Amino acid sequence: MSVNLKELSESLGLSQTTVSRGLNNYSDVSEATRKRIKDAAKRLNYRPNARAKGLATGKSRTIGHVIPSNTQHEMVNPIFGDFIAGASSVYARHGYNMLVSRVAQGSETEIYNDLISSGAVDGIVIQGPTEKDQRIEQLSSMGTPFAVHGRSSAITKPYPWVDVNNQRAFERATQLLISLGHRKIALLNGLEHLDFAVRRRNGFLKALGAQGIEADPDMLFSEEMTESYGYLRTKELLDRKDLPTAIVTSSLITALGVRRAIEDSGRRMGKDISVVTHDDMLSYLPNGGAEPVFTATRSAVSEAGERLAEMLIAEINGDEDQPSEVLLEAELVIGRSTGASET
Amino acid sequence: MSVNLKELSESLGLSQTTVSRGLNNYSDVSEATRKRIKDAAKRLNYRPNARAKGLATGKSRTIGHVIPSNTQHEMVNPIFGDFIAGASSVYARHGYNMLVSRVAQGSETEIYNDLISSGAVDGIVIQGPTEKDQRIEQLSSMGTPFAVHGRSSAITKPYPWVDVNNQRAFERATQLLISLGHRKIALLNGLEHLDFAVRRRNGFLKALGAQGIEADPDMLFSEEMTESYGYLRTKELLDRKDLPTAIVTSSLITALGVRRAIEDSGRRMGKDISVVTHDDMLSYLPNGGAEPVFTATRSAVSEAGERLAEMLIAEINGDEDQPSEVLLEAELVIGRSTGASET
DNA sequence: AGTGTTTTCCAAAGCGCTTTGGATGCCCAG
DNA sequence: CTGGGCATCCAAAGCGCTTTGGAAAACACT
Repeated sequence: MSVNLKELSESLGLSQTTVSRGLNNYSDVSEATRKRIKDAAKRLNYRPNARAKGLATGKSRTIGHVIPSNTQHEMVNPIFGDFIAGASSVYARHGYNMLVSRVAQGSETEIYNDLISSGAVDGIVIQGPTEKDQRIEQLSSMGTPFAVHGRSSAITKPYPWVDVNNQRAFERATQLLISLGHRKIALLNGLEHLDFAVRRRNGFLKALGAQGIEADPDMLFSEEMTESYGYLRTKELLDRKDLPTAIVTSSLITALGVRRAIEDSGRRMGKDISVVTHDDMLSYLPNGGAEPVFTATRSAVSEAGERLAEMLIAEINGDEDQPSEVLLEAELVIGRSTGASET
Repeated sequence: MSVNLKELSESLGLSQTTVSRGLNNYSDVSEATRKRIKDAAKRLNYRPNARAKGLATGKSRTIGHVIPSNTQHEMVNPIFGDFIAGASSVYARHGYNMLVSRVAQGSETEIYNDLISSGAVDGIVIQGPTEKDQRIEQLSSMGTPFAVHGRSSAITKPYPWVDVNNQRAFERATQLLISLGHRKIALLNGLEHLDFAVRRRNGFLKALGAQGIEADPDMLFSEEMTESYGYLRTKELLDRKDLPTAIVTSSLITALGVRRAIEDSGRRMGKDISVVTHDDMLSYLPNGGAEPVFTATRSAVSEAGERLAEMLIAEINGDEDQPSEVLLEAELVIGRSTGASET
């Protein structure tokens, strides 16, 4: 089926050394024999054994991802798939593999230690950092290459990350609503132990504060970003005597629930109630076209995955001149879900 | 930071052999020294090098998944995350890792060959099989352990799989609509080069045929299961003079689009137009409660992931008595999206 | 012809584990 | 006292690759 180096070299009448160096493009093997070697390798379907290669080189050419799973609801973040897909295509291009683990919340320390000490991975991607994420400090101190999708506000030492400018995005989104005359604006945020949610909230509050508008604490929510979250909270909001005229939400999935509740109540989104959502540009939830359904702060999570992968690989290879902090700006696209406040 | 076997054995004054056998619970090391060994291993943070271990044993304790990605739209199947999460928790329990690759459609052969010949994985999971999926034949002939999420109708030789009874599910869904008086029923199916979509369609047509109802070919669609697919097709359907009174759709995400179009048109879902959808029970799209929003054929994709992982691991370990074919039945749950036909 | 350089190749060691095939010591039956 | 059986340990080989440190041949220049 497939041969190993020994067999390959024997069939060529060459030493394993020469064959190995030939395949790895060392200069001390002549072009003629290199060609012979590569031809034979292809013909005999030679695939170097990854484990043996790894043992010899000390590298695994594998990046570890740990699935951020909220054990409370067994939730899988819907952005996971697109993020992974983005990262994965970069890995493939560079000849890296991706190792995915899932672990109960709390025993993360254990698994990072495992993955690294056992040499299973050359680097690690951290997703869903909290405000003061211990994993970042842990990996820093271990000296392992890693990169974070998002940031951890309370950590001052520099570390490599790729993030969306969440604060600015939500500030702009809120500014837009204010400029349309909205004053009572609700926020359906993600879980605020996660750093990105805190930043979004800060942006939201900053925009309100700048106009001297006081945020109503009863209109600020922080939950897992499901569709039903959007629905239930909106439904409840709309039942109030003092209801909001606009809603800002953290995910398109939640926004779908918001929309559902608005229409259930007989109101029209974009007329009676305005909605701005963040849009991660998930492949199965397109919100595009000339006039998107939702006005949104838009930033592709797959791009974040790509950038992060590039960054981490550069770090592993010791490329010093690569940037180690990337802040992506979300664009604010106007759709049909926003309109002037009628009050 | 962490020691290797040699250092560990030296610090104990024992041979590597004994330490290794002690850690792996061989009977030829006394209980007393076994305890000494394990204590020391913990104290010194010994982590066996995965690559070296793999080289010696010939196993990698890793399962390969290949992301099913439609390069046409760079689509990532939304069920991917939950499926992976289900499988991953089983892997963790058995000490396996999961290797995820993404590859351009067409070069799958290449990557399977690579993953297996290089010894990177002990087994492989195939997702999104087509009607006659070459990958199944390829892996069968290579003698590598593998399991399929779904089935490939045109392949007659037995192979291990976990699937939902898609035909039966859609047959029952359609029967329900018929029994409610619906006769003009549209089907928004997934891409029909995928086997599951074919089965769903067959179930749909079978139910209609059993009642002597002729399916209108203009009401059968087959596309990538996005939200906008549901929206656009439904919108178009509702603009017809001869519009359907019910819609069956393949994904909750698509169903959200269907709902949006129905309400955009001023109609009410469950009253003017009935909808039944398949529900993979994605964690971020709950459709539950006492009275779910959507009437649905429900089957958790995360469970499929778990079952598949169990099956594959059993296969790798040579457990002959494990079932190698699992057919999950979807339950039909009644929600608020269906009602009697008014015509 | 002799010396120094290049070019091209290779034997052997080593990566960190497991496993084979004993070796050693001890106990008990004959 | 002797030999067999058992429990416990270990030296060394091997997994399939890379890399070190030459060696041999070819070539260039005095």
